[in-house]
Amino acid sequence: MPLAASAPSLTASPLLFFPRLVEWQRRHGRSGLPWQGTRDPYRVWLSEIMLQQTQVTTVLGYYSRFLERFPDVRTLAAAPQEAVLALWSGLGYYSRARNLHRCAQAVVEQWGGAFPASAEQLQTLPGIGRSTAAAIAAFCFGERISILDGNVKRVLSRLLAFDGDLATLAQERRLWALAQDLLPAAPSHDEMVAWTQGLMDLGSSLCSRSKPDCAACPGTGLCLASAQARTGEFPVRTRKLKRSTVEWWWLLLRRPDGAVWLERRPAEGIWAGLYSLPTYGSRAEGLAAFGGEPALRQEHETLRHTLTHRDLVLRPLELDWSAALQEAPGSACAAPGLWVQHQSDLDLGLPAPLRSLLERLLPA
DNA sequence: GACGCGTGGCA
DNA sequence: TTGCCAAGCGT
Repeated sequence: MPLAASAPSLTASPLLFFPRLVEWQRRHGRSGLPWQGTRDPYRVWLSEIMLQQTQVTTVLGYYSRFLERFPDVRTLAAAPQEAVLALWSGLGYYSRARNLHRCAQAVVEQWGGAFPASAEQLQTLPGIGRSTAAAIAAFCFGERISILDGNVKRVLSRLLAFDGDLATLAQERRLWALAQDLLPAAPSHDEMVAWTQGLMDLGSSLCSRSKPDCAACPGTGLCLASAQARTGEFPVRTRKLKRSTVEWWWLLLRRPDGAVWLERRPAEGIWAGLYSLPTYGSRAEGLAAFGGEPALRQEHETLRHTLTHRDLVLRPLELDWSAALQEAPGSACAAPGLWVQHQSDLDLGLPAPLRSLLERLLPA
């Protein structure tokens, strides 16, 4: 490598990173993932949405099943939202699934069933933000445009010793502009694919958060943070997560045949649109809704479930449901719902802890 | 601009 | 245990 490793310049040297990373990706990057090796915008889009804030190993279990059920954008657009949520169940961030569904309908109705071919147009669609639009445009259309996800923020902030606070939008925009500046004037489609994939591959392997392997990195000699032994200082991000605890009482209404009543959650908030158990903020409130203490059959073990910003304490109360009272609890809950009797009835959008609970309680 | 939104992995 | 983070977006 004819490279001056001693005094990397802020202006010229970073441009050498592009060919280095492209070459590294082709030799050492990930290949063979189910969504790689295609330029079909539908498949790339689906993978990008699933991979938002979600690790590759988690997505692997969902992607193929989803494609099998919804092989193209028209099939997805024509499906009921519930069917989409059912296949998304357990993947989290369910607004992604709702927006995915809306996006498919927009592609069919506004674009004749073909995804638009530029990042600018892609970004107008529901659930497709700046980074996802760039990823689809780069992978599928070879557009000269940069992504900026968590991996890229780490890689580039180290490469450039960028010390702006990425908790602020202004600094994020600065880094985005720098990312765009790293691109050559006229990259080929194949180069844009390798570069985009390479940024993510590098960030998820060598350029890891805690122990980056700088010796093996294609940025050796270019990376300012590495040269200054300051990789631990980047990226800078001051935002702190504050998490609060919420206590929910879950009612397990049991029919004599063992079936359990589920109701659909509201369209906004936690687990929006998913099926769950009737939920109350206190024990007394929950019991009062369905016959009080006499109906109480069992207090189940308390469950704890952590969301991004909430620690949920879930207290399931099992109540006898007397069919003599009403045909379905829905009228009492003022919510649409259904009875589930067997594990095979759980082909529904369910929160992860509830699926786990029901799989223990219901017979196969 | 800051916060709400799931789940699982890891140090 | 606890906190942080992962192919972010919408509001």
